[in-house]
Amino acid sequence: MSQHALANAELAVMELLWEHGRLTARDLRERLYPDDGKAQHGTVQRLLARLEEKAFVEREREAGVWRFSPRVSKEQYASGQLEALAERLSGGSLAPLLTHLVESRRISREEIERLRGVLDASDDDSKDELNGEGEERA
Amino acid sequence: MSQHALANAELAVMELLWEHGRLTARDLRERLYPDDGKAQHGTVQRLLARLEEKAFVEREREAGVWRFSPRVSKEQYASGQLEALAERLSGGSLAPLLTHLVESRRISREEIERLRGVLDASDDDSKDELNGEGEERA
DNA sequence: GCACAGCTACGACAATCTGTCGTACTCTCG
DNA sequence: CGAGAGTACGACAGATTGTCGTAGCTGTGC
Repeated sequence: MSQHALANAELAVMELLWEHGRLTARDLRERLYPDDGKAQHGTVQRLLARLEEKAFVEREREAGVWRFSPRVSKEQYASGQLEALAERLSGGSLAPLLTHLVESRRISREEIERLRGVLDASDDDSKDELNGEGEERA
Repeated sequence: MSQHALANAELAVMELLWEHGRLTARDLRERLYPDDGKAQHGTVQRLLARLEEKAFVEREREAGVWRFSPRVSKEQYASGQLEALAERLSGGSLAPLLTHLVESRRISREEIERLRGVLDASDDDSKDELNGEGEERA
């Protein structure tokens, strides 16, 4: 079952972290709640704390402030969710999920070509040997 | 965003409905809670009512009892969830979700072939023209 | 070495959602 | 009509989420 699913506000934080790499709680607050200057400190703090509990982010002390960064890449999260979905609905196989989409033409020709490309990429075994992305476990 | 995600107990009911087609609340209760004979009537009833609210099942009166059947096929639900996931995480495109899985080799060669098959099936445009599955919208 | 501003931890909440019951009302059949 | 099965629905407890408020800690500038 891979991993927890993230709730909206949590995902919003992760999106920012995925995009910028390392941010402080303050950076996050300013981007998440541009207007409201008063509260929300606590909210972001809480969100971050829970994300850390779930092992989605890690923090390091820097210049007297915590700086947070993703511990799980967007790709890892996305695939994890995809796996979880397959697990939950079709015994772990992805094919059934895709089948209906393709048959009912809810998926464009371009997307199909794109997917084919992804699949074909797995043929040249030479690649991603050096993929330094780190471990993939959830 | 396609459709609601189903919670565990709800999904369990749907699985049964997908497998057997049309069942009464009693059938469901007997399969879902084989032991406990006393309560649970209400539970199943509630589950069914909520599933109906969400338009996942429909009921028809038969021999003085309601008989429930799926209004959304397992395939529709699965694809819907897949679409929702893509929507949420990669602007609607599936390729990114799959990419990491393939690159990190978390997906078997067999599965890849299976997926390729699904994709290829979309090439002969003759098929599924008469796909009477009905509308797909959430 | 101190005070103040900013940062952090954490308890508390309200709103939802889920799974569960209990109960009271309504059929259907004999 | 009466009994028993079936049904609707209000009520709950437990979780999860998103929000704050507050009290405590830290680091900097004077």
